[in-house]
Amino acid sequence: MVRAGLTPERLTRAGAELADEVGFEQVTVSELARRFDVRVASLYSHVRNSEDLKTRIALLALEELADRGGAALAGRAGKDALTALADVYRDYAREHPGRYAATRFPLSPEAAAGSAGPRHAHMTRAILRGYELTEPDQTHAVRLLGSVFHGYVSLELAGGFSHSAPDSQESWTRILDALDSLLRNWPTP
Amino acid sequence: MVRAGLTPERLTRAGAELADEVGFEQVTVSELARRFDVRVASLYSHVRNSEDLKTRIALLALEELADRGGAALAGRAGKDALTALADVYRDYAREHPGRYAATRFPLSPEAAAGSAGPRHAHMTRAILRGYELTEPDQTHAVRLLGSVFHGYVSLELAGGFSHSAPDSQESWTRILDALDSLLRNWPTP
DNA sequence: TGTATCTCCCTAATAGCTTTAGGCAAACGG
DNA sequence: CCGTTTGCCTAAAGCTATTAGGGAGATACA
Repeated sequence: MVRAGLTPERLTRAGAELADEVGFEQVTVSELARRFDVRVASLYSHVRNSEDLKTRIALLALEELADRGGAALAGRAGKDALTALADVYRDYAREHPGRYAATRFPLSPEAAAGSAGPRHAHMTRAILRGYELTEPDQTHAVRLLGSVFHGYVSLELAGGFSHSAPDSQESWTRILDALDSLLRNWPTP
Repeated sequence: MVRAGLTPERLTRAGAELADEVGFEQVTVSELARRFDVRVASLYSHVRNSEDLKTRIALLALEELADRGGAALAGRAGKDALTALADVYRDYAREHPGRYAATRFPLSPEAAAGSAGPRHAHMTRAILRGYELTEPDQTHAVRLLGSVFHGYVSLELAGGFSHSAPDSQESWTRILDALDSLLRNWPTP
């Protein structure tokens, strides 16, 4: 019998593709086995269990997203950097909804430590170098940006902004204008 | 044999409590049957299927949240209204994480039409009456507020802001200050 | 090249959740 | 008081997850 050539990496990549097709929640060890034309039990030599598989997909997505962010940020500053990183998140979520959903998968502390999570926080903070914010306002602003990026993208993905004017791209652009303005005029109590 | 007194309403309420205890994703027809000390099949006379149950929980949560929002908004305007509604969302999510998660459950168009969803949109728009925004900026602002509320709350719930200074309450307050300032000084291109 | 080992995928089995079909007895209406 | 309706039950099939243990291809080494 011909061996299927299963590896954790191949399973993870196929799992990510499956997530984009059917949704991250619907990623199943059984379906993955079906795609490799292999019995379900065979996957358990390469992946600890279903949670382990999902964790690996999440780590993959976080890396991909951080890589895109890093590339987009190179050589940019200020509003240019802000919109570049924001677009990276939004575009990634639209291109890879399952992978994007995977980035919200709750990671164990160990998995989180080895993830690209810190790179994401670092990138958002890097954007703020183009604005004159000092601690603790810088941290507040990091949290605001994270909230807007994630919030907007997830509402848009859920269909919240379709079927109504103005179109989503328009709102996105104007919201980024507004955030830039806010960061340049951050209020002090 | 004593009848258990199952009704769609009781199942929905119990389902909502279950969601808050174990997470919305973990709400299961089986567990619900166990809690009513009844066989699983019995639930299927009162609820069409698992999706129907989750939809009912989502509708319940949306109603509760809209009720709280309406009560909080009564007699308030401007920044006062903004923080009141924002706190309603955040507090509800912290008190009832499972129910809050349920509000993100994708509803069928019919279910969505009969839901409290429109009330939520209406409330956010009502807040903006205290600021001088005209269309389409008002819609952009509605979307921004929705994104921040949902984004912040869901990142906070996922543990994103714990274990690091400044504490989350502090950021929340300052972010609402910043949003108020932004709405009073909304940039025009 | 032959053989021993190791690796990979398999069969088999258990257990939980979902959903449908059909039955019996309690509750209710006249 | 009896017939009908209603509510919960048993039974069964299908899907997913996970573990235990086996056989055969690939590899290493003589």
